[in-house]
Amino acid sequence: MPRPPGHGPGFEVRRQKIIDIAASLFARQGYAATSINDLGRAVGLAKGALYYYIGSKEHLLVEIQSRVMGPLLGRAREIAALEADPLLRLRLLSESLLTIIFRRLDHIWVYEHDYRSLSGQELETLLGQRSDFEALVTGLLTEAVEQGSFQVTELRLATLQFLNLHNHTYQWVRPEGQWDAAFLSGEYCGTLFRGFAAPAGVLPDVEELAAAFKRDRPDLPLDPEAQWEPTALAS
Amino acid sequence: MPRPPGHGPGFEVRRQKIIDIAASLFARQGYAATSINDLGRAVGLAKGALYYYIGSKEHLLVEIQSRVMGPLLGRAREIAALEADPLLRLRLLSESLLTIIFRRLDHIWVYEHDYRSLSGQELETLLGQRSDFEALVTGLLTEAVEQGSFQVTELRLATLQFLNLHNHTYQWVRPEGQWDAAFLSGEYCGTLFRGFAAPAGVLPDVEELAAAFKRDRPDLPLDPEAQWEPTALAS
Amino acid sequence: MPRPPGHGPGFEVRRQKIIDIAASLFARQGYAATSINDLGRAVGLAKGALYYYIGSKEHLLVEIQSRVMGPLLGRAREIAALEADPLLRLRLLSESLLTIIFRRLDHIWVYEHDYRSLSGQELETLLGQRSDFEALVTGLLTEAVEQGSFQVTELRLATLQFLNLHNHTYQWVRPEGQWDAAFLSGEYCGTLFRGFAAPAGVLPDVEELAAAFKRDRPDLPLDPEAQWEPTALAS
Amino acid sequence: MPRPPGHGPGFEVRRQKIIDIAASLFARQGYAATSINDLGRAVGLAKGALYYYIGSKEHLLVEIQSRVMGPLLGRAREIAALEADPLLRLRLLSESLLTIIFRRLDHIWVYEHDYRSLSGQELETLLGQRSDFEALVTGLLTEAVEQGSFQVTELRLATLQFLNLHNHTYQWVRPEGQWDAAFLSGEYCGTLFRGFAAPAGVLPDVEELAAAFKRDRPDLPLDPEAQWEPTALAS
DNA sequence: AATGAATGAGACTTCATTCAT
DNA sequence: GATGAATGAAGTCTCATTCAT
Repeated sequence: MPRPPGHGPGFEVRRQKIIDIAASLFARQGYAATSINDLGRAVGLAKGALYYYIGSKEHLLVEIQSRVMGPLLGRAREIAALEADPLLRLRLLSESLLTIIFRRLDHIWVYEHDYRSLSGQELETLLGQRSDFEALVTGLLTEAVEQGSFQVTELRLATLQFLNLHNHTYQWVRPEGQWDAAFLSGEYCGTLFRGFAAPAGVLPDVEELAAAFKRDRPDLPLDPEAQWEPTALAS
Repeated sequence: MPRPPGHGPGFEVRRQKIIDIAASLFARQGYAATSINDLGRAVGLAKGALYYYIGSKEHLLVEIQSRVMGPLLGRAREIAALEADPLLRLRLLSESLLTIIFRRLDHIWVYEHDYRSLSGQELETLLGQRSDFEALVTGLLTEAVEQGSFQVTELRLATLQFLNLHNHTYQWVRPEGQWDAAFLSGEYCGTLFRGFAAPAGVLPDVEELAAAFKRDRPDLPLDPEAQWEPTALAS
Repeated sequence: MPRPPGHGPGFEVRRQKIIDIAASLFARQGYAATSINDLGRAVGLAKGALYYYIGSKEHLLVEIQSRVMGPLLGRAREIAALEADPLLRLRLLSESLLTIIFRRLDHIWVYEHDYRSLSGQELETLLGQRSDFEALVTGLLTEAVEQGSFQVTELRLATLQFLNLHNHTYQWVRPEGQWDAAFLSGEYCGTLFRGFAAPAGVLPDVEELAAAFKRDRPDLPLDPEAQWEPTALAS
Repeated sequence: MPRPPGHGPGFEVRRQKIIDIAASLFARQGYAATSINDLGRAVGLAKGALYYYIGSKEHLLVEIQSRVMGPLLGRAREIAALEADPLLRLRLLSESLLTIIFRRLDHIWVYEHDYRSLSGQELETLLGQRSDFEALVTGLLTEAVEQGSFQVTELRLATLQFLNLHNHTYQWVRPEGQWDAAFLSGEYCGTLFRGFAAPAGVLPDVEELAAAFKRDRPDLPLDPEAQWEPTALAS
């Protein structure tokens, strides 16, 4: 979305500031619930002037999304391309991801919640980037399996576990809290790597216990919506 | 929210069907982006008749949320109260949670994405329920630590890892896919339980490698937004 | 608005009760702000049944209006036709009017506030009745002037004073209060009759004082919206 | 209800014009029966632009009410505070009240008919102003009684008579008619002041005649809804 | 006699966007 | 660069009325 030529030197600076504020508002109230008026008030600019900078409301969304995905994907590619133990590269990639979640928490909120407000073309680009990032993770996990560090059978599922653990963090993390991105990355990778390593005999066999439970206690189904003890209801 | 007295026998049936459809639309397009007209078209009912059943748009949201949280919390409390190994109970609770995610995927979408659209009282109730569920998980993890099964230092963080792993599943899971709730639960708990058990020496010391990397490669900062090699930019 | 033949014996009784309740609701909340649902709830009948009795919402208004105007006009004509001192007849007519205001306070509220909601034909009937009532008052005042009891110059204005004094009563009167219709009628007629009798020299000449005031105090105009002391604003 | 900062010079002018037109429409059709669309058509502005000026429909009502009550109460207080015969002050206050009724007839219609449509806070303010105005009248009447000009026993009732006589005027007055506010004020005050002066023996004793009538003519009850000659109805 | 269900017009209000100045 | 004013579509919700049962 090229701007007409002949912008003053402050144009881009101010534009970035507006996107910052928009991200913060969208994160707090949601994209749909934030009006251009709200944004104008927060920026200190009338509606007309706002449009001079932003083009359209949806365009703001695009900018916010790419602010996150652009740098992240760039750095992730660099990390994945390093010549190093895949476990280290996963660990670095994890910290990279968490770092941007910490730094751009409001962007991530918008990214996660309102990407469906995007139109066809923009949405495709975004989904492509997501998919590229996933592929990087899968690649590293594959290398780890091949070198014997991990013993996972379903690579796709391992990837998803990695992503679940990291991507849901934005829901509760507080950047000024007690934990920083490096610490969290260490913890997450610790859990995942030990979990994926799967040395025999570490656990009592929970799976067997679970199977037994389901067999022996039909009165307490795991499905939260199932009826309890249907026999008691028979007349 | 009781309806005025005197409703025909089909009322509740149809009402439930409308909520079903609403959940599906909200999940696909988002709560804010779905209009009552959309819903009417999907249900095959004029606007007026819709309101006869639903009361208000926000009330639909409440119903959808409580359809998920009510049964889940009820079953989770039963499971947590069982006399059994805390690991087993965690495993059962995990499957219970995943079961409802599979069954009510669209409800979960709405639940995760649009709870911010709730008004004060309803929002408080919902957040209270979330918090109750978290407390159950923390309790079980505590028991597991006390009996020596886990060696986690930060219980709060362990809880959050459990929740991250499960709760983000709705983002990609497909109920009719190759994996079911029981399998996923086994995998998740496998990873987590082995990860939390933390037997010494399982991993090469990734943390040390990471620390070394950060020291030796300042040209490749983990922060995706950091500038590369700033010296090269100096004029 | 004839009802279809073949109504049970209770029909008219119930119909009257519904109109009673409607009048009470309309008076309290206003005609436009009272829904048929409200009425149904107050009556204890579903909407469908309500329409069986009332025909339409506007028809309720007509019934309420005619309940007031019919009897009042009838009685007023009888009183005006009596062979008696016109002052006595005015006094009796006054009490008659106040009696119905006390008894049917809610009907009067509706009558005074919502007659504009009537359609053409009904509205004309109503205005005709109002005008008939006014003519009776004017007639009696004329007789009083002719027999020398009153010394009013503008008969029309005397009529309007009579009506103002009585008709505005509904705005503040409370039927269960300390005053009843007979007492109020005595007071009103006392004031009016003494006022209309106009014996010379009863008052200091207030009109002269008022004229002097207007002349001498241009800085305090009686018009509430006029500017104060315009000279002070001159530059 | 301050508008966001930065309105052009024409804003307030146009806003006042819109309120003028709204008052005229509300007076003619009633507040509830006048839609924002109606207003837009009358003003020559689309709905959206209307809201740019008015804030809300109810806010229009508030503005209309305060346009009347603000100036009136201000001027009334000044008049009541004058050092002058209380009869003169009553006469001036009367003319002041009638002047605004003449000038702002449509505002008065709205004021008298639709104040019930106001919400809690605004309604309280309005009722408070009404009550303040009444208190001024009562105060002047009290002074008149104390100096021997009036012989009323019920001050509250005298106040209400004053208000009835004046406030109901809006129902029939036509500003461009033969009478102006000053004339009407003279007539009203003439009637009231002579009526309240109550010199003995001015009237034949109408009250005695009325009592006799009620005693002697049970067949012609003053209650318009009473049955005639109930004996004839006995079976 | 009565009901629950359905309709569709219309109510108030918000909002992204445009444009003359 | 910036503003205030204007638009018109669309949103949520209410309501008088009808009708099959």
